[in-house]
Amino acid sequence: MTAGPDAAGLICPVRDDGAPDGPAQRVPDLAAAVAAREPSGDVRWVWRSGRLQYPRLLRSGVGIRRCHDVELVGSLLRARDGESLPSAAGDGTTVAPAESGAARTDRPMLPFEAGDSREPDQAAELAAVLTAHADQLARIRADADPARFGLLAAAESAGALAAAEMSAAGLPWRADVHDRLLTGLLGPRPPVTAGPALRPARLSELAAQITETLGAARPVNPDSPAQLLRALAAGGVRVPSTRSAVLRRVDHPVVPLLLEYKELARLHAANGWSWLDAWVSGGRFRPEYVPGGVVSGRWASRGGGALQIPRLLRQAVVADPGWTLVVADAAQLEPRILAALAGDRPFAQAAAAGDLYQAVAAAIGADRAQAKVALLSAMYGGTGGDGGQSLALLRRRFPAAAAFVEDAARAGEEGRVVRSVLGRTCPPPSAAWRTLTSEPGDPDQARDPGAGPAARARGRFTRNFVVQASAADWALVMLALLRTRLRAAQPATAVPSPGQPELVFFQHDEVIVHCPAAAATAVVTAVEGAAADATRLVFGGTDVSFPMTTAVVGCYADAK
DNA sequence: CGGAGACGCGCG
DNA sequence: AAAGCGCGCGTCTCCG
Repeated sequence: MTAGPDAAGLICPVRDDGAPDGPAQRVPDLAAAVAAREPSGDVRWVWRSGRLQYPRLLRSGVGIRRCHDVELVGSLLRARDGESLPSAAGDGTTVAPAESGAARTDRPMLPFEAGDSREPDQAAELAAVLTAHADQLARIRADADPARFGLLAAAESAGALAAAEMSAAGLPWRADVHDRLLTGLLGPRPPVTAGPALRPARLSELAAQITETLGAARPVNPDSPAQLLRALAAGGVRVPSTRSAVLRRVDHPVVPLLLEYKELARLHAANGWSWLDAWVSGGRFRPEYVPGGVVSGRWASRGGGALQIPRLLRQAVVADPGWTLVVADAAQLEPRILAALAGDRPFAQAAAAGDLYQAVAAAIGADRAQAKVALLSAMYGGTGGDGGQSLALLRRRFPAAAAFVEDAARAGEEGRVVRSVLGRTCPPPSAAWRTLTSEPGDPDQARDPGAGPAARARGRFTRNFVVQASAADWALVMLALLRTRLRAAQPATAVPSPGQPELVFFQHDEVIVHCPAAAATAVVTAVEGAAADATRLVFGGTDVSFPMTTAVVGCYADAK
């Protein structure tokens, strides 16, 4: 389907191989046409971008069950096939664009991205979507593991639907609770002025005490790291930076004042009253999610910092009267993912049930905290300090798991790409990285001193990528399956369906469903079913279990 | 004046 | 205790 500037649109039936199955049809009311077709049979809508196109359907009260998102799937395929991305993240350097036909078929659609007011040529857009879709289906079929890559494409597309639906639903947010919290910690809200926000009373008080304690002649602005660093040095406190972690190790009366200031200033700047004004309305926080926004497949968000809500503010997330929140997170997801990925039998045994860190601790003869640190070091490439010894034990007891991440690290250091379990591919190294790490042609010439650190940095990235991206695969499949389970009992198109459970939040390995209190048990069952199905689809017959920790609560803060 | 980058810190 | 990975975003600061 394609949408025009008004309510009208174009629809064309498509066969399983992507070929048109009849002429395109102009419909005067696209939402109505979608709503009419959705209940009849197993419809999968093909469109350019759910992120851009679905919100409008939702505003018309129409939801869909399945889609193929040409932009998201195109991005997966381009990464797989080593083609440059149109808007590469990071340093902007990409490999040379591959001059394949597939890349060109994507190009005609770009003008519609501009969102300009010209009447778009809908027929041309529809043709471009059809061509790109058929091409993508062929490329998925040609994958070394078409079932897994097809699952990834389906989950990525479904994720875009879930994201738009969650934005539309919003996370229940009690502005009054949030405001009381701010007032209690910072003092009353300062008057709103045209200029920069005024400092609340408690922050002014702390700033004055900091200036006084340091014996500074002029007021110190703790928001300025440079100024603060100078004032600390003048007061006899020599630190490399003004980070909280650094300050915490210093014994000086100014430290507790600074730590409190930093914490409160952060709350005020990031999630204070102006955040409340900008992002919360009608009792809901409505962030915009960006599916596929992170190279690992995790979602990003735009505006409102949806994926960085401080734990303190979970108090403001309260279910509506008579409703409840089902908060579910995948316990110790990443180490379990590693266990399943590596097919490490002893490690899989440790991850078969219960507390993975405790089981690993028993296996290597360490305590739980040491086991956790050692595992995180293995996945992130940390050198470990104290964890070094536990890390060595880990290698001995779980050689397959250790080899798996070390192979990934070596691939990264050598400039190769790595893939997630479902086939999401990490970006290739930048041209700058290749130049930096290449061996000089002249053997007498010294290698760039930055070459080693750069290679190791990329090794840490690829080492982590295989785990983080595979965890994102699993979580995305779980989310898509949960969405389907929650919708199964509902009318096919009414969105929102009054009185029905709604997904309202997704944060990497955690979901929140807002539902009538009476539905909570069924939702918990749906969550567990979705996790079990995701495990089977993504990993087949693994021994590793992926337990969900679920809490049925009135307030998010009570979930853990 | 706006843009870019460093810094710092919230989340997983 | 922090680090090793991935992000978004606010403030400060410098630069053109």
